[in-house]
Amino acid sequence: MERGPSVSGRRARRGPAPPGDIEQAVCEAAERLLASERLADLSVAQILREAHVSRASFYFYFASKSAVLARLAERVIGEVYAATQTWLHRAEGEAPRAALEGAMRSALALWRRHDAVLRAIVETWHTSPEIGDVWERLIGRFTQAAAEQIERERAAAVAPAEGPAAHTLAAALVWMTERSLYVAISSGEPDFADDDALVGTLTDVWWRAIYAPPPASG
Amino acid sequence: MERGPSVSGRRARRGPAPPGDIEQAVCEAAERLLASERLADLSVAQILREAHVSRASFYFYFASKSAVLARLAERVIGEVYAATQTWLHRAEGEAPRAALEGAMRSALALWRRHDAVLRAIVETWHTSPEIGDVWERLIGRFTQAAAEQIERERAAAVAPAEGPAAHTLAAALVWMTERSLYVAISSGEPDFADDDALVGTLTDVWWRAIYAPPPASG
DNA sequence: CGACAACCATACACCATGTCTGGACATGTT
DNA sequence: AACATGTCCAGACATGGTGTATGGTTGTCG
Repeated sequence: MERGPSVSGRRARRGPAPPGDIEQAVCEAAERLLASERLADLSVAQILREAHVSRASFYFYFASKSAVLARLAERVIGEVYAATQTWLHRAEGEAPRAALEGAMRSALALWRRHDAVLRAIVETWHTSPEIGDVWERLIGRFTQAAAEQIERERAAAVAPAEGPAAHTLAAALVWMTERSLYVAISSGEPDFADDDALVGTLTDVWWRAIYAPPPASG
Repeated sequence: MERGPSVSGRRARRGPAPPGDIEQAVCEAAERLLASERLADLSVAQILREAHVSRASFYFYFASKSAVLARLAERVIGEVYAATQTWLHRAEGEAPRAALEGAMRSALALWRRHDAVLRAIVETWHTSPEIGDVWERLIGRFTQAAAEQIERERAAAVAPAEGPAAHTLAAALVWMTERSLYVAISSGEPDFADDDALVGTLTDVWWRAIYAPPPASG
């Protein structure tokens, strides 16, 4: 609070060198660098050099390196939030499996598009409450959306009513998806080398976990 | 390589203060500290103080802070490896679900017992190849064991033959379990507050993913 | 006793973080 | 034009952590 330019009125006048915003330049530089380097291996000096911004200016707008990631995260989150709106809401005549597959495929595409930022978040959210909050809210949002969808399907008797609590089940599935995408895209896990195999497997697990009648034995 | 005391003959004579091994003291101190602090927030100096070991001695035996975790990890891994032997090998007359539930419950207990070390590994394996290797080998081991079990069950027609490749399916399920245990025990995820709900949910997902006949629609 | 091995205390060079100072340059006002 | 103000830069600085190097101390063994 109380840092940065006055909230209203933005900033009218500025120095000679950069025509754009400092914040913008820093964010873009950081995202560029994150594509090839981990946040932990990244120094503030590197960002400064890449963004052509002075140390003083940087610390005027950002409290620390992880504040940059937090800002970066919020921008991505906006787009991802939009995705949760329609994520699991299957259309009237759509087959459950097709809806799930679409969701998984779009999640994969989303992760690939924002790989740098998402990777950095996943690798560091446990170190800073600032980033941790962002990530947990996002995961919570997906979980909530999934839980509601599960309950809808159960209420409509499209999915069997037996099974674990919808919210807990949703959480496990969401975390599975998060981890699998991270491991497949951001880390180099060979088990998930093939996009179709990854999407197909995730879809299948979601599908069976939600829609399968419990197998025979107890 | 080429560091530490001569491999054979161990160390016969030693200084005055610590009666035990330096390595041992460091490992124990580190594990103690990891119970209440993240590895990243831990300084070498703190470990030194806790272990009553000098800086020079520390760097004689360990290349860095993460080398300590690697050593700590290897010790835990030994015990965990043993667990994979019988992990999913269900006994003759045992119900599949009971076998899975036993596996999940023992995994939970194992994680809880070694929470400090496992948490540190999960939070840092992406930063150091040393630790990354350990973790990926371990996850790979669980995945392999699960894949073999899935294939056994499919061959015996206890599980339906349809579905994703056994190894990919196993990987997704193992990562789900890893992440859920981490989040439930090491982080403070409220969704998994209840042990029984966690075990029950994980068991159910594994169970349906492996044994459920595919639901009706395509 | 003297060589040697394990250990300690300490000091050091290095690097990264976050703070602080002084000055440059634009704008808005008088 | 002169001046105050706001935004920015360059660079110095204090702090704290890492990993290395040095010299000294204490024990064991020949």
